[in-house]
Amino acid sequence: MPKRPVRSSSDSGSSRERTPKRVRSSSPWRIDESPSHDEETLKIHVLRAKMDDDAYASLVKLIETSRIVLRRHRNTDAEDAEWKNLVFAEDIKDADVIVTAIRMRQRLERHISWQVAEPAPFNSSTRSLIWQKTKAVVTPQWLEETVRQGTPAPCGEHAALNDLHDDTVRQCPDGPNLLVESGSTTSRLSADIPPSSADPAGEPPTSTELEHLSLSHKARLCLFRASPLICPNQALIDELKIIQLSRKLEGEERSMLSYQRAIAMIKSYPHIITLERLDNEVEDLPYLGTKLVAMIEEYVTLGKISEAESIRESSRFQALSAFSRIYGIGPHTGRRLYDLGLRTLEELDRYYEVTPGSTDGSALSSLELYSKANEETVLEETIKVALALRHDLCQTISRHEAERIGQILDSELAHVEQGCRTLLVGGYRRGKVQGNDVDILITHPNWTLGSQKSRNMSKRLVQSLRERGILVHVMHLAGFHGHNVLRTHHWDSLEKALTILRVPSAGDAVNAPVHRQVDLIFAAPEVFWTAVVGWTGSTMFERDLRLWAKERGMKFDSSGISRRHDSKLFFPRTEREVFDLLELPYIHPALRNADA
DNA sequence: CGGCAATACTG
DNA sequence: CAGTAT
DNA sequence: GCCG
Repeated sequence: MPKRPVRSSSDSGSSRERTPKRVRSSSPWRIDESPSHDEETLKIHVLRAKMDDDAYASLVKLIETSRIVLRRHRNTDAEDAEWKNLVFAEDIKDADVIVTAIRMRQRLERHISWQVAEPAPFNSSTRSLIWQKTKAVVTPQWLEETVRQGTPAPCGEHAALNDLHDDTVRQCPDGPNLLVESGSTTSRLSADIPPSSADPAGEPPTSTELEHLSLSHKARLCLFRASPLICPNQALIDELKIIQLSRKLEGEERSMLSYQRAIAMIKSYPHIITLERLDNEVEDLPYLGTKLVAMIEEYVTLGKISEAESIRESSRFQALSAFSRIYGIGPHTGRRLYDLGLRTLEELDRYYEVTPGSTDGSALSSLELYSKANEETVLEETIKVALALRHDLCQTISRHEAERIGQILDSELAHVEQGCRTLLVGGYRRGKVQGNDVDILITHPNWTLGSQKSRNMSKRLVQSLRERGILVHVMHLAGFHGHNVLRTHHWDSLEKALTILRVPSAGDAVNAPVHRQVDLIFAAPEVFWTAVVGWTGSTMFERDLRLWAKERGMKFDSSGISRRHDSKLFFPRTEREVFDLLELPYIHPALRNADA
C-alpha cells in the first residue's frame, strides 16, 4: 500500500526528513541536495573509429550538454544524489568511460593502442589492457540511455565487449550497488524495443518496485516519462517552441497547449528522430497529430520548419516576444501596445515614463485606459521597474549565483527567525545550470496553524532585506490562503513574495550586483513537501500532476493535496510520499524537464 | 464536441 | 471579469 | 491542436 497514514498538523515538522549525512553547507538547516562545491565531472571519451561524422558529432554534443545524477541508494531520494557534468575527454587516458561502436576485441585494441602508444610507445598492448580494466567500455546506446534517463544506465547492459563485461560493470559510474537494483532499470530498457505493453498511464503500478518499469516514452502524461534536461532532438524542439510561443502571444491558448504537449513528448523521446523512426514510432506518439507530424516531417527532411522561420522573421512576433519578457506585460497587453504602434522596448520606456497627459494625439489618447491620469497604479509601477531593470533581469543566472543567493537568504533568515529551512527549487532543482529567476522555498518548524508565531515571516523577511538594501522591489506579495475549505484550520499555509534582489557578490566589490528576480515561497511545514513538488516543475509536469490527480479524485496544488469528495487533506512527509499518495512512480527532479 | 492546471492579485 | 503571474 |  503506497498510502501513508496522515499525521496531523503541528508535530509533523519536516526536520525528520533531513539526511544527516551529506549536509555540507554553512547553514545546518539548508537542505543541500545539489551543491556546486561538491560538483564533479564524469569524463567520457568517444572512439571515433567505426562511426560516421554525424554519429560522432552527436555523441560529443550529447556529452557536452548533459548533466546527470548519480544515486547512492536504491530508492532514490533527491537528497541522496550527486550531480555530475558530463565532459568530453580529448585524451582517452583521462576518461572514466569509453564509448565505442566497436564490438570486437581485436579491433578495439588496435584503436586504443594508438592513443595509448603516443605517450608511452612501447609495449602498448599490455598498457591498453591495463586501462581497459580501469574504465567502463560501453556502446553509444549507453550514452543515449544515460542522458535520456539523466542518470547512468547500467553498463552491464551496454558493455561494448563481452570480454570486458565484468571490468566494465566494475567501473560503471553508477557504481556496483546500482546494478543490483537493475531488474527494474534494466528491463525498462527493453520497453523501447517491443511496441507492446499496455500504456502505463492507464494502469499505474502500485508497487514501488515497478516504478522504473512504468516509465515509457510513449506515455500520455509526462508523469510517466523520463524528461531529461536536454534531449536528442533539441533543434527540432527549438523550432516548435517558436510556434508555441507565437500561439501564446497571439492568444491561441489551446493551440499553444498542443504545441507544448508535443514538445514535451519529443523531449522524452530518446532517439534522434529520423524519417524511419518517424514512420515507425514517432507518428504514433500521443499529441503528435496530423499537423505536428507534418511539421516534424518537414523538419526531418528539410532541416527547418517554414512556419517557424516566418514567425521568427515577423516583426510582430519580435515585438510581442520582447514585450512579453517584461514582467506584467502578457499577450494581451503586448498586442495592444503593438497595435498602438510600439515596436521596441525603448518605445515602451517612453510610453510608461511619459504620463499620458498629451503628446502626439493619435496613439496616446487610448493610453488613458491604462492610468486613470491620477495615481500610478501598482501594476504600472511594477512594469516600470521591470522595464528599467530589463537589462539585468534578462541576464541568465548561474547555478552558482543562485546557490549563493540561497545562502544569503539563509543568513538573513537566521536573524529574522531562528530555525528556518530553505530549499532551492524551480529549474535549478531540476538540474539547470542557468535560469531567469531563482525560486526559494522557505519553511519553519514552528510555523503552525493556531500560532501566530512566524507567520508574517514573509513580511518580516522582506522588511529586513529591504533595510539591508538587498531587496529592491516587491513585484507581488501574496498570502496564499490554503483551501477555502470549511474545517480546514489552515489559513496561512503558503505565502509568496516575488522580489527583485541585488545580492552583493563575494569576490567582486567593484561592480554593482545585477538585479535578480527571486521568488520566495513560504510554506508551513505540513505542506513543505507538497510545495517542493509544486515548485520544482516543470510547467508541463505540474499540469499533468493536477490532471492526473483530478482523474483520480484528488486535488493537487502546492499548498496541499486533498481528496475531492470529502476535502480530506494529506500531508506527505517526504517528496516520495507525494508521489506515493498520488499513486505515481517517483521521478527524480532531473527527469521532470518536460518543457523545452 | 467539450475540455485542456489551478490559484491569487490587480484594476 | 479579464489579464498576468506562478 | 489533440484527446476521449
